[in-house]
Amino acid sequence: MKKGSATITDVARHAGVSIATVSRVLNNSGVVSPEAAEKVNRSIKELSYEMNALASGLKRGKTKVIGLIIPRLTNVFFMQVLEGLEAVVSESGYSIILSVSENDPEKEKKMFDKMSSYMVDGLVIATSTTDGTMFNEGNLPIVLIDRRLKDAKVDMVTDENYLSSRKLARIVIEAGHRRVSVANGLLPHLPFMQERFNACKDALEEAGIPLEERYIVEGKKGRNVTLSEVSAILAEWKEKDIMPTAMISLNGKLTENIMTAARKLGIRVPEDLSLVSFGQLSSELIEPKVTAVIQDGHRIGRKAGELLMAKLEGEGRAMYNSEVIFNCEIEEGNSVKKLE
Amino acid sequence: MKKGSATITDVARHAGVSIATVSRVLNNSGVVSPEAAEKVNRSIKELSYEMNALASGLKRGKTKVIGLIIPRLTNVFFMQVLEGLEAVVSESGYSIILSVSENDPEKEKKMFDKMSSYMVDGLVIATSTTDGTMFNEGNLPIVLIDRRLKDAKVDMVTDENYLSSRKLARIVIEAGHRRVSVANGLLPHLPFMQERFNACKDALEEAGIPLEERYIVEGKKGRNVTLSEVSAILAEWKEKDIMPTAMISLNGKLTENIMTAARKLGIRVPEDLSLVSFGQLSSELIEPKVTAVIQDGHRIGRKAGELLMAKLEGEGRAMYNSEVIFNCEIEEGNSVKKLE
DNA sequence: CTGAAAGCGCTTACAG
DNA sequence: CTGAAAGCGCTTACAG
Repeated sequence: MKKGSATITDVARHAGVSIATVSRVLNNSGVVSPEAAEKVNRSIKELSYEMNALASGLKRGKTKVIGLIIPRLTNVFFMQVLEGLEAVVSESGYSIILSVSENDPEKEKKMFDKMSSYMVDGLVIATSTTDGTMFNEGNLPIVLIDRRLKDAKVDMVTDENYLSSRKLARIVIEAGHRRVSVANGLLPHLPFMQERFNACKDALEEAGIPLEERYIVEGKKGRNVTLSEVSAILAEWKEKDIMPTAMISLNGKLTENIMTAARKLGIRVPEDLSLVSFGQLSSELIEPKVTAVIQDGHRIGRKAGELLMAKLEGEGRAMYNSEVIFNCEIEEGNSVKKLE
Repeated sequence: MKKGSATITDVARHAGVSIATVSRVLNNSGVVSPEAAEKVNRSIKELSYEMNALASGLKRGKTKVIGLIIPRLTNVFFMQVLEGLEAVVSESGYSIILSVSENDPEKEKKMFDKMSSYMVDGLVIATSTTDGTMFNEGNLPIVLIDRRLKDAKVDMVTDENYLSSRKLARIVIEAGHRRVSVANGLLPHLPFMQERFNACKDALEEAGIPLEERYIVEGKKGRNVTLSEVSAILAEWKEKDIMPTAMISLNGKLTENIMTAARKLGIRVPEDLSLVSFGQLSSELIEPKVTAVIQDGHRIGRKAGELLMAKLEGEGRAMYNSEVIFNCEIEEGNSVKKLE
């Protein structure tokens, strides 16, 4: 018998019962005589029957699948999110269907629609949208991660951005730096990045250090600042002899690009340029160890999974429109030089 | 109107046609009068109708979903695979459903069954099984990646292991090393790891260097060698003064563990211990740069996707039981010390 | 305890 | 060009 071809009808016929009875033993629902159950189970084995999840899902209205939409795959943070989420939901028998939005709000919208057309039971999104209302229609449980949105009436699990960024800036300021660059990276228009950026700006201004326009590094429309762009900027600063003494990088990937560019240009960290980062680097083996706000993606992924499972599986009362905001630790490295 | 609640029947009623007609315009199949099509399209818009992919999939027997089963998530290589695969299949409108097997053959089997119960149109697996026959039943297109299996009658996309590993060993040997450790890592019983291991062993023996038992480092049952295990081993070697002069690590994660452990123990690479790796490290910023066989996960993911798309979408003749074996480059670093 | 039947939302011969 | 109807593989009142 070819695998996967047996249906509930085949099993019923083979066991000499109705499909209703087969369905009951499959789902442990209703009451079935031990003898019938026995026969059915034997038939299931013999035909190596596997229930069709599509048919079942269509009828029940639930599929045991969770959708995940993230902007990027090659990013430690989102990998951790995926891993944490996977660990939690697979525990309860859920699978994950994955889409990569590339920080493109239109793609994200399409993926969102596609996933609901697959009748996922829940959705986890690191959104690139600024308009949260699109998540308010329908009754699909949604968890927004990493990026909060004001007008979205859904659960959110994010890291605290403002205070951590402020602390990061303070470290640089207290080390005596006055010429400071803030590398804002991708998505400077999204709230979560604005929080990080504003925190730095505020901290600098409070210390009497206006943030100069030429020291603001930003990517173009949804793209991170590429290695060659960073290189060009650093090279220009070096050439014109206006190199800042410190840089605050607002995402981990960008931090690595800055380090790579600096290394190529013979700019030493921290001797020639101090560097701090929101978000850790991809390996702990990287020297010098960069002082950084550590983002724990596992924690976020797990939490998102738990919120979803509470709604989908929980007996008790689930939370609605909850906002979980994690505080992040700063791990001190040796990437900041004390100036005097 | 609540989102996602409109069905084909609602659209038909709203447009004043039959559901058959709606279905025809949805799928561009059959013939529909321009007027009818117009009415239907307007109704679709107004009701913000989204086709139910489950119902459609159930009826058609295809879902536009590809399954992916990988052993781990936190692994650059598999991330690249996922990314490459995603890029290729999303191009043709396919989504990916993902499962993590943790190198556990039983879990893998369950996930395999679950995915076929979701009626995925194709499956990509980095298998932890040694028995490939389980993939031969049924008519689901399957691509095995990273790990080849003798008796599986499916497509396979892998990296060439033996020759690359041999070259790696030769580099160490030609640098004059005679006390060499081979860190086999996880899954020493799987063919792909045996190929790597045997290549090293063969190369060493041909050079008159028998591989000593105490210099073989292996993980326990499907787990990689952990950082603390590596540390313990290195510490013991150091203590007993039997430190090898070079190590060949057969996977990238393990290489990083070795470097971290060495750093903690004050063992310098390459001064005290030369190191080469099958599989690159997670960042190019890591110093010293380790001489390594570079595994291109993107290439493998893309190729797997292309093979699948050729079968599922291709007009022409797709390949069957094809074996794609990529040759890998070795990138020379400065992690090997010349001995005299 | 069990089965016949309706229905989940679609697609697709078939007849007109 | 169009619609009524059967059917994809399930679940679940309902009647017995």
